[in-house]
Amino acid sequence: MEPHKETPVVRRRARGVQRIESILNAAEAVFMEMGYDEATTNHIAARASISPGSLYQYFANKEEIVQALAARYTEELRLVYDSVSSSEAASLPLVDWINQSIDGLVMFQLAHPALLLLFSRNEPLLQFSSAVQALQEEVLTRVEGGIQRRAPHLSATQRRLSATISVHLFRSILPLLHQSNEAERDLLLHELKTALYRYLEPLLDKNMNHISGKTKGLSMVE
Amino acid sequence: MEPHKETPVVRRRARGVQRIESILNAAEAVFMEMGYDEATTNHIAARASISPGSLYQYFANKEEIVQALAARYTEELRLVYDSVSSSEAASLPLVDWINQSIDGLVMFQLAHPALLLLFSRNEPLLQFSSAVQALQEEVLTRVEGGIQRRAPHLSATQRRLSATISVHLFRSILPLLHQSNEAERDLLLHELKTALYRYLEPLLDKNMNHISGKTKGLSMVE
DNA sequence: GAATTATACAAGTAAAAGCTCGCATTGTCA
DNA sequence: TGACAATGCGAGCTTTTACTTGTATAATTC
Repeated sequence: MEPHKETPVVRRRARGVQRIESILNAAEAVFMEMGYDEATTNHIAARASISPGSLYQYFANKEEIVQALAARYTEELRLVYDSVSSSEAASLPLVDWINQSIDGLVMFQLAHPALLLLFSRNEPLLQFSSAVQALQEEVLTRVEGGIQRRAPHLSATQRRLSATISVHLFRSILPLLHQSNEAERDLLLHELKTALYRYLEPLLDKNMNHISGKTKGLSMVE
Repeated sequence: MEPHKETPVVRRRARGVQRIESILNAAEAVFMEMGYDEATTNHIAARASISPGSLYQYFANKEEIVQALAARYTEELRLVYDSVSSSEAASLPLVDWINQSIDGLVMFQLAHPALLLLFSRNEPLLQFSSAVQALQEEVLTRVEGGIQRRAPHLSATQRRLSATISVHLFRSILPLLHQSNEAERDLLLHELKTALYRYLEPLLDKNMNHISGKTKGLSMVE
């Protein structure tokens, strides 16, 4: 993956590649300690035990660091996604699908607290950086796929809507996980799974026949 | 009791009170245009058509402006809260309670886009400012109260858990509303209400669920 | 070995943004 | 009216921070 710019091609040496990794690690640590805005490039450089000048040899600006970090996350998260949308996962009952997906994603999140920052940076009128946007879109698409496999009769609109609600519900709980001890975390996660199940279950094919009885008064908005 | 010099009592004049309001209005506008970090105090002052110096006569720093804004929101939101947790609302069927609450809160949010900013500023390890924290806590408590009325058998833990999930689900959808047109908004809101209903309905004490408004003197609670 | 390129540094720059200061004006009260 | 407090201003101070620059060293290629 070389930068395709008209500027001189930089042929990284082993040390350079290593440096990039260590900068990203430092950035991850500093971001999750101080947040994106408070994290200065000098802080990141210091954490990586290099000079500011060295940092700027590998990244043109602060934004590029976030981009690279998001790209790295995207790559690592693909493993989790694959387990969620694999052919085996596709045939799992909804309960188990939810269970495995949430557990996998939560484990990843707990291991990479800075991921939350990238996800939840929503400055109005300021569009997300492209890599982060791609990350968000990918999660949504995967969930949509899982829903489609289990409820193929749904319209594309409804599918996307359901995936959107599900993803946002999940994401909204993430910040709480970091402020909780293990017991509270387990409670929260169980409740999150319950909410997701109750929301998604009525969408499933086999249940389409009797949901009207269960949710009869639900024509709340037309 | 001798008067202390170190506590400068400022007796605001009518003009001053007006200025404070106009500064808050300006801050609200600027915040929702550029986000909290990009919004400079000079921007806010300019928007309010006053000098930076004048701004700093009323607010010691940028943070205090946010505090005051949050306080103002808290006050205005209390009206919405009251309609949600009033005695009439308490006897409403769950569907209608959800409907009214969401509609009320969403209407407020759409009228005050900057509220979202205060809500969703989650810098890790950096605790929210006290006024914003109070705002969040108040919403949670009101929802908790509504749940308790409808499901008095729930444990305090479960009640708080359910309220937490509900509030976070609601909040996670708010940012989407501002990027949507009216049709998409309606779809989203309907879906949000559906999710909330499906999640909360199983918690209900079924006896209370079918109370039809006019039953007076029948109190199974308290 | 020579030329070239990548790596490394740290002092330094420029601009931005929060905030201050001195001073002038307006309003209030005795 | 005179004293005092509140209001108002805007140039500019201070600090911060993203980023640069000049130079020196290590690695790769010929």
